[in-house]
Amino acid sequence: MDVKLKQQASAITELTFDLLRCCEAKEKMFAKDHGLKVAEFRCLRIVEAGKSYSVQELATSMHLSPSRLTRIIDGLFAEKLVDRVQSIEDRRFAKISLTNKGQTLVGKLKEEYADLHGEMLKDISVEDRDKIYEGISLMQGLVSTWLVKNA
Amino acid sequence: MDVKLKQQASAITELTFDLLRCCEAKEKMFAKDHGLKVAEFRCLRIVEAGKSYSVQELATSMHLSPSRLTRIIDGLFAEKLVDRVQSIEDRRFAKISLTNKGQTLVGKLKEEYADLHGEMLKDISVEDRDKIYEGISLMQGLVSTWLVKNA
DNA sequence: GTTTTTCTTTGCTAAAGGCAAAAATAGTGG
DNA sequence: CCACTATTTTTGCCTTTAGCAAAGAAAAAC
Repeated sequence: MDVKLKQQASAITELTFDLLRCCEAKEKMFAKDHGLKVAEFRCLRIVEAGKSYSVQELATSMHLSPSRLTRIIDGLFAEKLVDRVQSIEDRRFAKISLTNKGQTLVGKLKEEYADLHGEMLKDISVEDRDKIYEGISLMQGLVSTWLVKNA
Repeated sequence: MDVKLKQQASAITELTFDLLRCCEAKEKMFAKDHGLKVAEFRCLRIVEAGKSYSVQELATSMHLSPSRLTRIIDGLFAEKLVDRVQSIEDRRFAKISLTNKGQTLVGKLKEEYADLHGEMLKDISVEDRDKIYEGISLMQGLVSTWLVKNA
């Protein structure tokens, strides 16, 4: 039993837990301020302009079930933010892509969400920002890998 | 406009977003494996053995509404994991504390949740673990402060 | 001693999310 | 070509998560 590992794991567990709560609150506020449901914001956040996605792709990258995605897309479609067309090659597939309205909104969303983080980061040093990047990057990689193995 | 800041903010925004999704999936799996609802796990995770808490305290530290907490506590109470007694000094207050059964469970939960993170962290260097700690710690502080200011 | 304030709970509603079955399409073996 | 299987999405139904507003209950203030 590696004592040092146990200590570090405990500390990181605790911190990650707190960070999660805070970031969820942050996302909720941001989505609400932009008239979106949290799930809609999360979905829009990952679709890139010009690309098209299947329901499954979106479900996988959001860690949600396909049925849940259908509903989220229903909402975005109703607001004319995304298009949903049957794939011609394989008509079982849906091709979800941003409408012009959607592209405009997503552009604004990404810009402003980054600005929000810029606001948080502006008073610390470039080095500390790099430390944040590096730390979170490492952690993200680990959790992501762990999930693939244990899902 | 600080270009470097904008770049860093963008990168951190993206990473944090991904980390969040992964950690949520991780929490959900862990809670399920232990026969708990996610909200219950999150609540148990923050109550310490021997201490007692008001509904408000718990709501605040979980970033949830008091009414939501009442329901979560209802569930934990039904499973005899927490006690709920009226405060004698001020009978408006509830005093929520862990039962013996609750203490045992929480002990096990914290242990195993830390172990899960230990599992993820075991193959990287002590230095990288420190980088994770430092990065997440910095970020958590920033988001937390930002929330207080903007809530 | 009534009014105001504070803390918790209750009723109601919305949002988030999954499972299982259905619908639609594609592929495959005879 | 036809039946059967596999894949993708959707639908119906249910649970979980969450907040708001009003009600209850107790303390504090006037």
